[in-house]
Amino acid sequence: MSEPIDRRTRKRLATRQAISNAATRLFWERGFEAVTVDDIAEAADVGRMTVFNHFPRKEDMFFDREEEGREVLRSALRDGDGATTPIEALRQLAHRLVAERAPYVVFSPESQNFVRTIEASETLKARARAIRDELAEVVASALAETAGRASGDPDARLAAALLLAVWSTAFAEAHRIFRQTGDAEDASSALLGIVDQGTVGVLAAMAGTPYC
Amino acid sequence: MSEPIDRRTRKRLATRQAISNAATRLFWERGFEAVTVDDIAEAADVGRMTVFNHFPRKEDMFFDREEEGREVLRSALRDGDGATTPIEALRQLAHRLVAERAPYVVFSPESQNFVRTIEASETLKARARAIRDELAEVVASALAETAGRASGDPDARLAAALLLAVWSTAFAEAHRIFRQTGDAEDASSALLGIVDQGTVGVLAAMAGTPYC
DNA sequence: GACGAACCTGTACTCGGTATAAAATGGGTG
DNA sequence: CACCCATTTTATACCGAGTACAGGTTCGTC
Repeated sequence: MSEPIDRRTRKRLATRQAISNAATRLFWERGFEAVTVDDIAEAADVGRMTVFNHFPRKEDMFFDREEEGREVLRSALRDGDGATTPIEALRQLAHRLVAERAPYVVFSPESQNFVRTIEASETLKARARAIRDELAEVVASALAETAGRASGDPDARLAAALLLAVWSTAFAEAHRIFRQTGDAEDASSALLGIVDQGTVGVLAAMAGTPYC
Repeated sequence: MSEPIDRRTRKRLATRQAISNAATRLFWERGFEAVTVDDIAEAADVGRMTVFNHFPRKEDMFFDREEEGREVLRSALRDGDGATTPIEALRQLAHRLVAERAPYVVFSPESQNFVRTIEASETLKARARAIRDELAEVVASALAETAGRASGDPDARLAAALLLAVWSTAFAEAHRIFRQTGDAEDASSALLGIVDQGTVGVLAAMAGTPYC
């Protein structure tokens, strides 16, 4: 939103961007494990320590934009119109994201390479699992808050865990289909089909709670 | 089952056991991260390379017995009597494990320390998440097989992901309760309550498939 | 007893990540 | 401009997990 005013932050962000760009390019070319932090530092023309200044872990250069995903989920639950349940709101969010061809739910050669790079690296798979758990925590908190329950509410935790399991299965299956058929439409409809199917289950599990 | 006959395997297993014992003791005393592989090697009175011969990763000394968990799930699904659905069989398995006070579902100071050690280490949490996904894969395969479907069946994958989400939430919540109240009965009943509640949802999601 | 395989071990290396302190850089003030 | 202070960058040195490799020991077998 607000343009960075002083030159200091501008330079800092430029350095960060240079590192991110170099890392992305190298990961794309050689895969994650075959690139060392020294390679990235040299490609970005900065010192090794500077890399770790901006990205505490090597994986953070790959999974930038985590915060965006968190915010999408939070706002979808926060801006519910009150007429629909939060679980239904998340189902509709999935449909909206696919309709808008949002990143992460779009199927293209680039997304395919993204997924393949993750699957080729234990480190990246581990980080992806951790992010999934973090998102479940975000959803659980948001659910509990909108329902006026305490933040550690077990029902909210169960609903969130089920929802993330559904989404993650849907993404995986959709990418599997895209890899085999190359048809983005098939992949999208498979994704939404699994989300819808799973949502039915989540609603059933939450019967009698404020979440459905 | 079969006694190790030759001296060679006996010695190999003894070495492995010595390493495992030393590691377990040190992890218990200092936590996972504060113990180095050199510490373990010295405590077990073996060379450093010998440790890596028996346990490729440091985490493998902590999470021994993975295969047991896999086998419990497999046999519960394999030995279904045909009268109950596989999902119901897994629900009953949870009740049976709690009734039998099986390891991993028993609540005691030891299990509490086990969980606390995991939660204090990012490495162990990452491995725990990976194991959860491996178990989901095992359940998905077993489900598809008993239903006579192809091994990559999306319905089976969704059911397995939901089931593991339920179990993992149930374990976490039960341990949370046990930590607060110290009452193993409370924890056990919370665990089974969440499993039962979640199973309702999984069955609803699987309506119309061979899995319910 | 001799041979070959399996096991144990030391050395040396790579790589991710941390600690620390020193240099460079930019903003603000007199 | 000169000065000072905070931020950023950087080099050096270090730690610990994991790998490659090669020499040495122990055991089963012929």
